[in-house]
Amino acid sequence: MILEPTPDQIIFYQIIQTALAKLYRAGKEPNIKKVCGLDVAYRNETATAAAVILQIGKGVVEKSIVKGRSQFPYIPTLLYAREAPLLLAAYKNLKTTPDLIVVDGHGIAHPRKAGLATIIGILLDKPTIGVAKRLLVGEVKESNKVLARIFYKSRCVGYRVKPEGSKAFYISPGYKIGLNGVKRIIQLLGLRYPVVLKEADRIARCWS
DNA sequence: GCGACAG
DNA sequence: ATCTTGTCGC
Ligand SMILES: [Mg+2]
Repeated sequence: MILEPTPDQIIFYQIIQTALAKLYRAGKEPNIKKVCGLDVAYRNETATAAAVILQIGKGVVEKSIVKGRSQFPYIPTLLYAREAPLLLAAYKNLKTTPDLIVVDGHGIAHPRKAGLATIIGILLDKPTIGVAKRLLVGEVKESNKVLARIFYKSRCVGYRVKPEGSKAFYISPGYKIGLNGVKRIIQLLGLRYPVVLKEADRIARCWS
């Protein structure tokens, strides 16, 4: 059984998160040749994490799967406490070093500016972006556009991409990537939901 | 206090 | 996230 964290534990995780948020840096635009996708699937008490490496113009070149037990429940804003440990384990099993890590979840588009993607990036000291299917906080401005900005507390924290005829998704900087970097990566993806995340999702679910 | 709320 | 069959539409 996964026991609910006590109020004290919740506060503890929030403090860690706020402290890590101060370490965020935009960094400089990386040359992206290899990208890593990170996702987790669940089946009862068992969690399955997948780390997939995609080489641009070549396809999947490596994958890592790690299984474990859910140690923490899903609590909005504290997703990192639930998923970061297993995702980090899966990533560290890889022999390939990617130029960018794409995480299923938000980056700085978070109440404490440190979503799962940001924390993964800081702990690995690697460039990351967060890609989510729904918004956690903030509002989309100029939602008529395919590429629209997300604002939270009067600050732009990322973009909503809405391809013609497809479902929208949300991208925010994780770590060592700024808003301009994210914008450039979105173009590099052809304004499409990242293939590397679809792969990570498919593989995690397949092994769960 | 009420409602919202990534995966 | 997951539980789940058929069904609507391009
Ligand atoms: Mg996922």
